[in-house]
Amino acid sequence: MSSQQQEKYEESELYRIRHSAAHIMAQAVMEMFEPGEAQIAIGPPIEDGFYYDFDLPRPLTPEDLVAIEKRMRQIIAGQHKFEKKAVSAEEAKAMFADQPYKIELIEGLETGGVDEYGEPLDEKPEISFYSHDAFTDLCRGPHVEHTGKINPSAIKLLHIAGAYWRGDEKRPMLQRIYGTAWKNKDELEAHLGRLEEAKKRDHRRLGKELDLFSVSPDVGSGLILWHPKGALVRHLAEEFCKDEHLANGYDFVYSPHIGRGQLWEKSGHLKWYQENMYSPLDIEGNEYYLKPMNCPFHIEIFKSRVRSYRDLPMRFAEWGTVYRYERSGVLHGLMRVRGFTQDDAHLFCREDQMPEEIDRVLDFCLHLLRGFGMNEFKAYLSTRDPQKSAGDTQRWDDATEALRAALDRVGLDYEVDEGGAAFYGPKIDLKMIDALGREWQLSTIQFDFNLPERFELIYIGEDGERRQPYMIHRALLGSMERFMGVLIEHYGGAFPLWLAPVQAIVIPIADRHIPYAEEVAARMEAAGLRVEVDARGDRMNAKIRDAQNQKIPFMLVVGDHEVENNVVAPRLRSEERLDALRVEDLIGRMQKDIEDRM
RNA sequence: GCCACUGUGGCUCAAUGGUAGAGCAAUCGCUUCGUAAGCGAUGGGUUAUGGGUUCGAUUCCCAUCAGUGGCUCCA
Repeated sequence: MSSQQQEKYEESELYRIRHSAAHIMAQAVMEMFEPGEAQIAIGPPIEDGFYYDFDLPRPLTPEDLVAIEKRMRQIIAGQHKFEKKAVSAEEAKAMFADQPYKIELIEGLETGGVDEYGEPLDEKPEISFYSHDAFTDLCRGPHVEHTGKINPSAIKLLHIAGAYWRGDEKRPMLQRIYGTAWKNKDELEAHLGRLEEAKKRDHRRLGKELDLFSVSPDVGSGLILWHPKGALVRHLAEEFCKDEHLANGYDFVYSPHIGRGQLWEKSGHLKWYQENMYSPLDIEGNEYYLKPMNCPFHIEIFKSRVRSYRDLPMRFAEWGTVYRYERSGVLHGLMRVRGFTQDDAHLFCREDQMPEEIDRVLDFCLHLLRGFGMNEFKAYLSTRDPQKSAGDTQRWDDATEALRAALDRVGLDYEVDEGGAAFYGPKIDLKMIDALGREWQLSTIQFDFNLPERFELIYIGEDGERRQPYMIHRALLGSMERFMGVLIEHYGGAFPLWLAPVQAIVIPIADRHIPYAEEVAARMEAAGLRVEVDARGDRMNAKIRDAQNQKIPFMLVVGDHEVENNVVAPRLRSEERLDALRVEDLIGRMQKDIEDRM
């Protein structure tokens, strides 16, 4: 890796280009309105581009975007110098007297010790302006030397979105324009090409094209219908995981979809989580709630008899389907839904078992994800917030230490979210990146110091004393819905052989080859493979095209030559063509790949 | 939930203030073909839903529902 690539983004030329492009865009937008009509908020560079937030007298339209972009190019052509000027807070406020958002930012810098994003600053920063042409912004820089340093054919405004001032939903909704800027036209086009490619991997699109799942407005938003092929992939994924759970010391349990109000009262969900729960059902005068989590049920199983220290650790696992109210605007394909199935488990263990239990579960988690070819995830450790934490501080510290040690031992890079834990315990989260670059949390391993207290969980120790077990809540794939969404995008719909809903399709060249094709398929099916025959009257070329688009791993062409020699001519979806093979040899090869989960 | 945009046959999309058209898919027929689309015919839409404006709405307006991009949220 060259030093160029290791350069910090904040210090790079691209960063200055994008930051400057944001200022130029702000100038273009301000010029569209009378003085005093439009307010500017903040406009930083971001990954691959920049944005700027405005408070404007009317909504922007896509046509405005075109006009703004055009004006930006004119400003660029003017080669206006970016000039910095350090000022006092008083001067700054006088300068931005008609810009309330800027005044708030200046006051934050001056007194509150927070930067433009509301992040705390160590020391009082210098207040400075950057000016170019007729536009001046409160800004710490850096910028390019002059506007002409920006390549006018390497910028593009992408879309308009709403954004709350300072990210606070109680404050005004501003209009944000997102743009992208690069060093030259080729880089811009490469970036736009990557966005196009990413769209092709979008699980919502592939879900339709490969006939995996759908949602129906009549069923409801955020409620997934799994079609046969999608259900098969999910089944295979679950089967693998369930077998691994059994092999790794888990016991499966089942619990119902609803539970009485008093259960959720006791667990605290009605107090802390009610806004995510659906209204209760009335059953003979009793209130029942759809479960948003499985924990209380697993706890009841633990509590169903007296547990001895000899019984621990206990690991109750369940593919538990939960329902949570999510605000309509956050729903997203399979990634964010209202009904989903967690690969949930609750671990109950003794104090002396706890560190090993954490090691085991993290290893197991990585084992499962890697079983699906996933090796790149972001890990987060969330620690105690002293302001809001339930349970014993010593236990918190021990638990956090165990999590940290486990992460260090497996050598995962992780980010520590100080004080980011929920009130009931520290946790590790693993997140994956989707096709569009968004992060989605899959795995979570979290301690719970609250529920054991509320449900008075105990086991009898070696000394005959009643002790409280450690309780660890964990979901490794997270939810099957989200996991499938990530999995589809990870493979771009081209599932490995062991997961492919159709593993091979036999393509007869002419109708007279159909009986042989059927025979080949039957022999393969007898060996446990998932095979179809394309007996349509279309030409072979059309059948191959369809099979390619369906991303079927093996296409087996059979014509006169194959019938005569009792072989098949395999084509892989990589477009590689194999030499003609006897069916038995092909079966052997495929079975080996399946066993190796290729 | 908030801001903006979108909603036309299964899919992708076109068109218009005078009740809609293409390609793919489907069905049928012809073709029987050697590694990414053979040819032809046929059927299929009360233009998301409910109101309003208008002589007339799918087109304009409002509401609702759903989706998309963001923001907020995300035990």
